[in-house]
Amino acid sequence: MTSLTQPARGQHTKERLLDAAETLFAERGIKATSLRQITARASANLAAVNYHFNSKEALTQAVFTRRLDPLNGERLRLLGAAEKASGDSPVTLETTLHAFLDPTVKLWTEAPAFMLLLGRLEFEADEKLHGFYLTQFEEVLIRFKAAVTRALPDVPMKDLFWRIHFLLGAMVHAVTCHADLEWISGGLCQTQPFQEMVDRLVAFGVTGLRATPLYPEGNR
Amino acid sequence: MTSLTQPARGQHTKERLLDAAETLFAERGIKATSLRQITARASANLAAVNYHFNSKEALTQAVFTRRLDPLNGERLRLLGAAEKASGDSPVTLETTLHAFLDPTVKLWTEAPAFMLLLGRLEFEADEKLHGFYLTQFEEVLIRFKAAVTRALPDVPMKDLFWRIHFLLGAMVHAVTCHADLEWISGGLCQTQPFQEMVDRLVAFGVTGLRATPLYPEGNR
DNA sequence: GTCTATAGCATGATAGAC
DNA sequence: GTCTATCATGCTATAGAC
Repeated sequence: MTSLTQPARGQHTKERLLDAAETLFAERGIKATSLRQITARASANLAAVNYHFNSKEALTQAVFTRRLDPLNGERLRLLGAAEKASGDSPVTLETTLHAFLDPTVKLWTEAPAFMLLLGRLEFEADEKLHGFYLTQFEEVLIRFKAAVTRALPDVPMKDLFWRIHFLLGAMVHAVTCHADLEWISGGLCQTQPFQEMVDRLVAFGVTGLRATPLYPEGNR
Repeated sequence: MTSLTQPARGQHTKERLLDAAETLFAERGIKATSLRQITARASANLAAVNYHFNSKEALTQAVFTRRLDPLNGERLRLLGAAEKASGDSPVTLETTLHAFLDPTVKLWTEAPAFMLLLGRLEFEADEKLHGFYLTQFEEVLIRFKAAVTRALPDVPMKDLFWRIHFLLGAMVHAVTCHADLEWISGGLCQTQPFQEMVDRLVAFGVTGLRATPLYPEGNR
């Protein structure tokens, strides 16, 4: 098994370019990374990017699909399995959150640079890339939306969306800003190993999602 | 009162440059914004940036201090007033969170572009700017850390830090990614006016921070 | 204080030899 | 598939007229 974040000698140039681009995009941003930096890190020639991908934009999209396809596939597979196992009764909120988070943690362990890049994407992406990114999550959104709604039938949809939005923010922030946590806590909290963070995230999310609605009508 | 986000004729060139830089930095990132774009938007000459600020880097720092000084000053003032008012008993968690969030919302209303920029900063900043940014929050961190600890004496520090970290993530995400919320909710949730979002954020935060500790020992 | 003009450099992309 | 060489463009920063 070769490393997923650092270029290795044996890999094909195309793979090495993807690895190098992923790492550099995560470290310094997409626009701020030049093709020269990418090809240098991949031990490839400057012209290789345009030979293998035609453009920097196409390389960027390839960096994302390579990881997002398996990630979202696994999320849907886990949720589907849980739904099958629970029969007519709804899947619990904890199981649903884990179906979403566990594949994330797996990817996080295997390719930490990519998770960082995902966190950055909201700001890095131009209109085109952002649209492409949203379509990658379309099915996941529909399926998990339905599952959470079924797990929490008494919480109005509007409250749920707000809370899910906050929870996603907590997740993204946790992934991208470990350094800040360590700074804030004066070193007391560590983000390695990941499992503790995930446990805490799930607990935080379950508590937040389960709270009684803020406005009685639920649709202020 | 002139607009705080769009260049106006009457303002001095230096102010117009700050306004233009703030807006463009928020929209497309610091590194991705050129001096040509800034001076064009400010209706100023390309050389004006280097005349008034010496460099793009100094202009960037000025964009931040202009907003952060009053913001953090007001946060400290509100917390100090609440502590004075409550005498020997600790300030409640709600009051503490509001002392932090209310000035944020005020700034958000007056200069939405800057809040967006703040959310981006984690990824935009190089080592130098990031260090500068952290020092701007040093006193706020100390004071609010102490206030939250006093408000929740039974929650272990470690749990508190984790939860505050998650809550900060929810805040930043809420500020920066309205479009995503509207997309996820299919238009059901709107981030305007801000007050509803703040109410929900505080409720979400209070619930999350108050939860019983995840690990009995509190220091797994 | 504001302008034009330009130096000096890095970028994305391509042409064409091997 | 990989290389060198190069083009056109855009960048920050500066010099010097007004």
